[in-house]
Amino acid sequence: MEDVKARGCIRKIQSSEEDQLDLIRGPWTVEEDFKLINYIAVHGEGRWNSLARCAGLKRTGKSCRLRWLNYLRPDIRRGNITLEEQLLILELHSRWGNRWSKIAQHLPGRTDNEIKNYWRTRVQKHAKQLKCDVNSKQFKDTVRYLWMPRLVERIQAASASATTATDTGTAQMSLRRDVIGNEYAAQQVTPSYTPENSSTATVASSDSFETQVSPVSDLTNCTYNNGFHVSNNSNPDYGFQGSSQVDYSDLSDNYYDHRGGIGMDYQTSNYQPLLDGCDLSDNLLSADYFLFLQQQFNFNM
DNA sequence: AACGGTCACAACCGCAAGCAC
DNA sequence: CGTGCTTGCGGTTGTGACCGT
Repeated sequence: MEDVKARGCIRKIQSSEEDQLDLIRGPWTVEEDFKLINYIAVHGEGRWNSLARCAGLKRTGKSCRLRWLNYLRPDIRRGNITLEEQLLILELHSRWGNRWSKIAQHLPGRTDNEIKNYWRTRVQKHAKQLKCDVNSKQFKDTVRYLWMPRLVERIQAASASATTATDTGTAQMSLRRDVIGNEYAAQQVTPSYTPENSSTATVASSDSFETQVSPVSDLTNCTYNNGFHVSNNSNPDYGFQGSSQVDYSDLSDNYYDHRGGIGMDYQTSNYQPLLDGCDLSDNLLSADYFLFLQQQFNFNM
C-alpha cells in the first residue's frame, strides 16, 4: 500500500519535474558523463529514470541508459571493426537479420548500435553500389560467396603475417575521428583497445581500392584461390545491374585477386548444414568454416 | 580557401514486451 | 484485468569530420 503511495508520489514528482526541468537533449557533455559514471559506480545501473533524477542529470532515463550502454561502459571496445568481426557480423546477420542486439552479444565490447551503424554505412553502401537490395538473394549470395571467403583469406593472411612478425606492437590503434581532440574520450579508448584483442587492426582499416567485379554469371561457377569453389548458385538470372566497378574498400580488398593461396580448403562438398535447428538455406558456412569461426572467436552458437 | 557531398557515429524516437501494482 | 512504468530493440536523424572539386 505504501508502495502504491510512493509510486503515485514519484509519478507526481516525475511529471512536475519533467515540466520544470526542460530536459536536455543532444550531445552529452564531459560533466554529464562524469555524473553518470560516478553515480553508476556507486549505485549500479538500472532504474534509469530514477537514476537520471538522483544523479542530477537533466536527461531522460532512456538517454542515460543509451549513453551508458553505447559509450561509457568500461568494456566498450573502440576502434575499427576488425576482419574477424566483419566476418562474424556478415554471418550472424545472414542468420538473424537485423537482430542487432543478438548479434552484438557475440561481439564482445561491441554495441548493437555500433554494429547497426556498421551495417548501414558499409554493407548497405555496397549493396547500393551493386544496385541491388540488401535483402535480395543476389546481394546475400555476393556476401556468401565473395565477401566472406575473401574475409577468411585476409584473416588467414593477417594471422600468418602476424606469426612471422616479431613486433607485435605494429597493431595500430585507430581512434574514432570524433575522439580526436577529446582528451577524456581518448583516455577511455586506449585501455580497452590493445594489440591482443585486435590483432588484425592494421588490415581492418579502410584500404581504399577499386575492384573489377566480374559479371555475376561468373559467380555461379568460380574457384577462389583458397579453394573455395562456388558452383551451387541456383539462380541463372543472377546478375549485377549497371556498373561493374565496385568499391569494396574496407570489406575486403583485392576482392577478385586470384593470386597466391592461403591453403584453405573450402570445397563445395563441404558445404553442409552448419548449425542445429537452422534453416538450411540460411547456413552460409561449411564445417571447416565453422571451425575457423570457432577458433577465431571461441564462438559458441 | 570555399563549398558541397559523403561518411561515421552518437543520439533520439516509437513501439512492444515484461513487470509490479 | 487494467494501468503505468521500465527496459530493450530497431529504425531514423542530426552533426561533425573528412574529402574531392
